[in-house]
Amino acid sequence: MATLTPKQREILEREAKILDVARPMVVREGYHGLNMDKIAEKVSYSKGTIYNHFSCKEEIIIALAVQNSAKRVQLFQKAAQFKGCSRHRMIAISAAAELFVRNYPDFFQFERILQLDSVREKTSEKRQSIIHNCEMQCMSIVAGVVRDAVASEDLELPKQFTPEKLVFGLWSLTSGAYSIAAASDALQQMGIDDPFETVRDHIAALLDGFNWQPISDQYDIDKLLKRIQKEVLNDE
Amino acid sequence: MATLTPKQREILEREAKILDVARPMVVREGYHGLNMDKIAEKVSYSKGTIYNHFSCKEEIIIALAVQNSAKRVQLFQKAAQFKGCSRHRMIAISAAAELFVRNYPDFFQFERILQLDSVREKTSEKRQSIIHNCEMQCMSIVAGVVRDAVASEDLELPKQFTPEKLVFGLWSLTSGAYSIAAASDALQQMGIDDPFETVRDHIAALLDGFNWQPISDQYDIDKLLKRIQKEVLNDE
DNA sequence: CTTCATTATTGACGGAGCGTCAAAAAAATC
DNA sequence: GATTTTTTTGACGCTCCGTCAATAATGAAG
Repeated sequence: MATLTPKQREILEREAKILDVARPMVVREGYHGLNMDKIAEKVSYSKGTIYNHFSCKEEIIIALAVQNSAKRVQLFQKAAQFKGCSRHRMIAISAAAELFVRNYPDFFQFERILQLDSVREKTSEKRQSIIHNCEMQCMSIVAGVVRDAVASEDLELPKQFTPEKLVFGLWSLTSGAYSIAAASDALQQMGIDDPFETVRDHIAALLDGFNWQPISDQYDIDKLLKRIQKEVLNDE
Repeated sequence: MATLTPKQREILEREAKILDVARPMVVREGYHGLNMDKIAEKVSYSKGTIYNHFSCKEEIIIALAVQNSAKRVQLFQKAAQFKGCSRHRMIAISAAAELFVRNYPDFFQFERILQLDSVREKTSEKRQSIIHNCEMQCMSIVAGVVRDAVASEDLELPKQFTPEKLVFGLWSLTSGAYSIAAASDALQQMGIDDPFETVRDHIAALLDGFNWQPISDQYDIDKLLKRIQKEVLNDE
């Protein structure tokens, strides 16, 4: 169980190689650019062998998404360990989310493709649940910080308003913004040259709206972000 | 120019018929479920005739989106005419946006498909710009209300923060939320049974965060929404 | 080392579905 | 009624997915 036979090694390496070849195809040419015959040609194995690894084209796309999905959890976990008050930890997680979008833009392209029912339908439950679990882990890290904030009385949520609802709002805001930013042309036209900065401002406003202490004018956001960068996200 | 020949009438009617047949195919079976041969069979015209109307499959999808895109502008325009303070007009527009999502969920499915570069690439500039213009009109209606708010001193934006940036935030929040809600399964799991209500709460929080007067605890949201419903959105 | 069984690889093939285009039909013009 | 123009048709070519019988490689046993 411990070590692998040469054959097993070869299979693992080949799987990685297939994905390495497929990734730029999808990134550069989108869903229709991913071509099973071309992959087979590029990795110098037959099409049948590719199908031994992935049951269909769509399965390759979700496998590419899986490759990145754990990274976000890892970044969120590190960010949540930031030493500071609850709000500052929340900011740290936002910074992690921004970093993830900047460093792994491919992931969101894969996700957009997988949003189509007719694509996702063809993918395996197994990989679907890996991605789903990563997402849920991220959400629950954020929810944890929100609960800490409530516990420490930095934040008082309205009646009936659960921490999960706040997470949903933050998640919507950021994912919506990054999705619009990717489509892009509209933003230029509106004079928004740094969407990331604007998202940060909106997160601050949203948290202020819930009166999550300390309010945004009570700390120096630039200094805070530098500290976050240095203390929990330095090696990215 | 004024009236149409019988032939021209027939062509227009046929175009509508094609879209009528295509719509449920896309809605029910997604991008892959749209099949040119099936359409031809269902409308009882040959495939070649379909291609006289639409240069490709993707063009049909964008035409379906175009069918709905003007409706949102219309709803936004009506909502912006709500008699009240700037913040209440903003709420009216949010209500219009919510109504649009509820009544025209298809539109967002088409939009998700068209977000894929490999799909949008194949569509005509003409239809792309129709949709783009509608979106821009909506944005500028919202921006107008924001500017009114600034002019009437209900709202003071931070330095460097343009009305367009606020629009971007609201747009991100709502489109992100509705997109997540459509994917759905995650929300149930988080105990969010009414995403629309949660979005409303977040919009309120965001506007509060910018200190847009009157703050949310200074008015009765339920009464306000009823008035909006009655006065500008009644016939929907 | 040889034989046999098991597993892995191959690529020709079937089939689905998009988009085309030469021929046929219909409409318009003279 | 003849001729030109426009419209319609559906068989066809093409691309690309996914399969599977045949072949090759690997491993086990004698």
